[in-house]
Amino acid sequence: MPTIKDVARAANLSVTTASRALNNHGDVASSTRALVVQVASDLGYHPNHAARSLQGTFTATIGLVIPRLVHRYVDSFWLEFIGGASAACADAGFDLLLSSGDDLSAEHAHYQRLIRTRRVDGVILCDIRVRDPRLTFLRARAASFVTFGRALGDDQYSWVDVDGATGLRLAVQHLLALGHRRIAFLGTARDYSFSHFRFEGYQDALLAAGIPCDNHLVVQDLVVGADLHAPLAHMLALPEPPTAIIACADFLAASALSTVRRLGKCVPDDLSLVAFDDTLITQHAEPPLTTLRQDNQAIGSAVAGLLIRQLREPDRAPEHILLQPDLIVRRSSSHVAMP
Amino acid sequence: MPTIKDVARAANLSVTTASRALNNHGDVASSTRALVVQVASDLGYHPNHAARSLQGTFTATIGLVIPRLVHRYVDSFWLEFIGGASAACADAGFDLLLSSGDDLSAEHAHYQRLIRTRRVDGVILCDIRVRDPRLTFLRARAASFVTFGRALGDDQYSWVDVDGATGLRLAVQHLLALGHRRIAFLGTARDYSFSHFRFEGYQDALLAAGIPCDNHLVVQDLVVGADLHAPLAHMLALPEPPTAIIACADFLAASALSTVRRLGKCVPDDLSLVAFDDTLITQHAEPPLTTLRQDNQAIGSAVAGLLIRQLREPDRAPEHILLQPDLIVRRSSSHVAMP
DNA sequence: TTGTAGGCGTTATCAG
DNA sequence: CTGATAACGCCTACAA
Repeated sequence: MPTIKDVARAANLSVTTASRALNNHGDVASSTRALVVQVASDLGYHPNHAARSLQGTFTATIGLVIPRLVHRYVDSFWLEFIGGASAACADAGFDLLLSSGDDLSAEHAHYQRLIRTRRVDGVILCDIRVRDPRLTFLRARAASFVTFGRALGDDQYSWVDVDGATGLRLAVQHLLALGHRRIAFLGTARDYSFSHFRFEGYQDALLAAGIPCDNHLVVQDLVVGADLHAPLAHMLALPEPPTAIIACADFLAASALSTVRRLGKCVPDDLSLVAFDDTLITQHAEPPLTTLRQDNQAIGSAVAGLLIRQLREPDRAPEHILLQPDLIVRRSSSHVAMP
Repeated sequence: MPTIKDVARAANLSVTTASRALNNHGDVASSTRALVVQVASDLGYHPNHAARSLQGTFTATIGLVIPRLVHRYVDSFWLEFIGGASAACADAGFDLLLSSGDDLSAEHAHYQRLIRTRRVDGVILCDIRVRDPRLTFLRARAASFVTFGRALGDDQYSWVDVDGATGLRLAVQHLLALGHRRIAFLGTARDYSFSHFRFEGYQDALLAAGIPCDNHLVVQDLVVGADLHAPLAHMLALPEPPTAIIACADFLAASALSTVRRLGKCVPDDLSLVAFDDTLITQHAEPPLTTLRQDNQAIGSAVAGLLIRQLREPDRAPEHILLQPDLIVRRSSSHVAMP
C-alpha cells in the first residue's frame, strides 16, 4: 500500500510538496501538481484515514446507535432512517458508524466510547427520552450531536422532530368531523418525549372542541407486545364507551385492531381506529388504517445533514426542524354509528 | 481530552510503562498497574482510536454498503441483516461502518475507498452477482471479506448463503404433493447469483418428478415494480395454463397476487402461489402466502462473525455456511382444482 | 521492572 | 514555490 512518501520519492519531491499538491494548496506550481497527481494515480496512492484523523482532529465519521432487537413492525422506520442518513453522509463525504445497544444504558455506553475515543466527529441521537442521560453527557463533553426528537423545554441543541402534537390534533379533528365525541388514546412509554407531545396534542384538540378529557379513555405506557385485552375490554364496558381509538404507534394500532376484533367489535363500523406512523403494518392491515405519515428517509437525511453542517461550522447556532405529519385517511375511520 | 501522556505524568511514570500497564503486559509491577489504571480512570482517559489504528494497522471496523434506496417491501431483510451484523460486531468489540450506493458501481467505489484508505479491516458483501467486480478487486488487494451469497464456481473465500436450490425444491415438492403439475416460475435478475440457484432448484425438482420444464411457464429478470400483467395473462391463456406459481422474491409474489386477481383468478382456488423470503408483505397478504423463510438476523450475525474470526486468524481457511430455508405453509397454496 | 527513542502516515509551520 | 522539521497519540524494540 503506497504512502505519500512513495509518491514524493517517485516524483523526486519532498513529502511536504506532495501533500500540498494532493490537497490543492495554492502555493504549488501547476506543473508540479500535475506531476504529483499523475504519480499518485500511477502508484494507486490513497491517503491513510487513520493518519489523517490523527493529525487533523477530524474523522469524517458520524455515529448512530440503533436498538439491538428491532421489532419487525417498526423496522421500516429504522431502515428508512438509516438509508436517509447514510445517503446524506455519502453526499458530504462522511461515513456512518453504526452500533447497536440492548437498552438506553448500553446505547449510552456506545456513545460515550465513540466520543471518548474520538472515533466519530459527532453523533445522532434517536428516541429521545424526557430526561435523557445521553444529552447531559454529550453536552458536558462539548460533543457535537443532533437528535431526532427533542427533550422537553431544552432548545440548546439542534434537533429534527415530527410535530406529534399537531399530528394528534389532526387525528382528533378528523374523528370529530366524523361525529365522534368519545375518543380513546393508547400511548407508549411516557419517558419517550414524542409520547408526551402526542398526548398533549390529543388533550389540546379535545379541549378546543369543548370536550373534557376522560381518563377512563386513556391508557399509556404500553410497550411492544403488551396485552390490550383488559384495558380495551374495560373501556368498551363503560356506560359511555369510546366510538374511536387513536393508537399513537403502529404496533399499538395493530394490536388494538386484533383485540377489538376479538372483543366482537368491527372496525370501522363499531369503532374507528387511527394509527401513527405509516409503516407496512398499517397499509396492509384489514381494513387499511387511517394514520399519520412521516417521511423517515427525509428525517434521517435531515438529521445527518444538520450534524454535518454543524461540524463544518462549529459556531453555527442550533437549528430546529419541525416536520409536519400527513393524515392519510383509509378505511379504518368512518362516521360514528347511529345509536 | 486526556492522552496517555497525561496519565503517565499524573502517575509519575513514563508513557511506556503507562501503555504497558493499560494493555495488560506481563512485565509491569502489579502496584504500578493498579496506580496507572486508577489514574487513567480518574482522568477519564480513553485511547485515541486513530492513533491506535495508525500504529497498529488494525481499525476494529468492518464495512458494509447498502443500496441507497431500499424498497419498503424488501427492507426488513436489510434491517434485520444490519441488526444481526452490528450485534455480532458489538459483541466482538468491532464497529460497523455503513455506506450507501446507488448501484453496483457506486457500491464498488465505496468498497474501494474503504479498503484503500484503510478505513476498515474488512468488508461484508451482499447481493453477489454471478460475475462480481467487487470480488476481483478485493482479491487483488488481498483484502478480507465475507459475502452473503456466493458467485458461481468460486469457493476461495468465506461466504454465508441460504440454500436457494433446496428452498425451491421444497416449494416444488410441496406443490407436487398438492397435485400440481403445471408450475410457473417468476425470477429476478439473473445476474444475482441467488437467482441462479433458485432457478436451478426449480428445474431439478421438476426433473426429478419426471416433469419437463416448460419455458412458457418461466419468466425471469423481473425487477421491483415490473408489470406482470402481460406475462401472466399470456401464461394463463396457454392451452395448459399453470395451476401454481412460485415467485422467487417477495415483491414478485405481492405483485403476482394483485395481477392474478386483476386477471379474474382467485388464490388459492384457481391458482396456488408460493413466495420466497418471509417479509411482512407475505405475512399480511390476503391470503397469507406460503413462503420460504430465512433468518436474516442470523445471517447478518453469521457473516460478521465469520469476517471477524478471519481477521483475527488470517491463516484460517475459507469457511462456508449454507443455511436451510424453512417452508412456511400458509393459505395461498392448496390442492389443484379438479378440472 | 522501568525508561528512551523511534516510527506509524499525514499535514502545518516556518524557513529558505 | 519548495523543503526540512515537528506534531498528532500510541505502541514496541531496545537499553538500562
